[in-house]
Amino acid sequence: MSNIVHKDSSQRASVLQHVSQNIRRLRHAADLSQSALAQKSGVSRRMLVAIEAGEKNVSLTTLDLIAEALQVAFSDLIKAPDNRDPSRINELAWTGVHPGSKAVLLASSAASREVELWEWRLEPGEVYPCEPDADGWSEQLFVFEGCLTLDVEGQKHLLNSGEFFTFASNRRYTYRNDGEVATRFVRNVVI
Amino acid sequence: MSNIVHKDSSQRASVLQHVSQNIRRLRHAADLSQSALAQKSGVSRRMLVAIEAGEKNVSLTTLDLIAEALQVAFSDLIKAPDNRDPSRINELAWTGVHPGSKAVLLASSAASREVELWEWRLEPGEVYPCEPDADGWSEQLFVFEGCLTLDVEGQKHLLNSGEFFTFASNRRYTYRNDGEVATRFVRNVVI
DNA sequence: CGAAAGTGGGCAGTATACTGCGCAACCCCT
DNA sequence: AGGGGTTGCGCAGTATACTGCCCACTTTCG
Repeated sequence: MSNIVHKDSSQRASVLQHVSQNIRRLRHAADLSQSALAQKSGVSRRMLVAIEAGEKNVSLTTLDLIAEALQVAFSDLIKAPDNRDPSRINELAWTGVHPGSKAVLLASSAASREVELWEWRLEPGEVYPCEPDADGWSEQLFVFEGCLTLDVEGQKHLLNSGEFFTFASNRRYTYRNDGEVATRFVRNVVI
Repeated sequence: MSNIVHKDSSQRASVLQHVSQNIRRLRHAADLSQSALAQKSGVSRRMLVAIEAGEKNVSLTTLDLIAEALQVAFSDLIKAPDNRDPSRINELAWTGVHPGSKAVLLASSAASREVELWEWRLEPGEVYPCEPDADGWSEQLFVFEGCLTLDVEGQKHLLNSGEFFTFASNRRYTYRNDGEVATRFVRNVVI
């Protein structure tokens, strides 16, 4: 008689809950049949059926084969469907009793690892060229003094005091102060 | 004789490359021995050894058990290890050719889910009392105009323009403008 | 010097992930 | 009717994830 305690498959990890739906959804989005995905990924169709039915505890390599065949990131297969409300952005979340008192949500990111808050100051004429970050990184800028010229791969964005901008930083970009007074801004680096 | 084609375990998915390092790093960060993590997670120590050695193709449930025991998000286990330097805080990361041009890293958080960037403005006399957030949430404040009085469970912090503060927001706290001009600040909400 | 804690790995046994095959059910065509 | 595409599932077989138990090695501590 065995005294091995086995995991209860009836209470699967929440991660698994989403995998089956994600794969099916992405497979349909790629306009692939189970057979086609099986051939493309190297995973047997029989296994795909089981996975989409939520019957099997997939391994990382198998899931990664599927991710590659679907041409999506691994994390896309395991993450919960995004139910955040994007409409809150730029909402006037709060106003105080004194007119002028307010709180505004500028940006909201689904971050996975890290947030960095930076204070920057650029004297007139100053230029700072940035190398591209790795995929997944993004930046949120808020200018509170002067004027910032942001150049993302040739695309220029002029940010005046009080203005805000967010962009994916896996491209070559440049900060520049074309104004005549110092530019000061807050820089949020996020992944 | 079998005609089954098996996956070549020598060219593991890139996802697997990081799992072992991540688990080991996070286990040490949680100050847990292999035995302790084994007991806490329900995964055998023998398996943890194999995983940390990169010898096994982990299943999702097993990985999720480990993630729960380490109290981190599942995706944290499969992402590329973080090679950023935590000692960079408050370092003058960059100075430009014009004196005064500078970039300073104010804060860096290991975030697991979400970041929100807020712009706030408080007129003189304005008060905003906040309910405690759930455990794990923290805030980063940067005042760029006026003066902010932050009260965290009776502990008061006076933040002048250009000053910065970070705190865990799972306690009762209050924003107040005790000055005579409007207070404006950026608020980073992070988990 | 020993004791205790942490780690790495061999080994046998069990559960299961994964495979190919074959069949049934259901479309949508002509 | 009948053929081609898609899907769900039962079955047998193989590979392997995962287990518990063992021992060996190292480090730390008294």
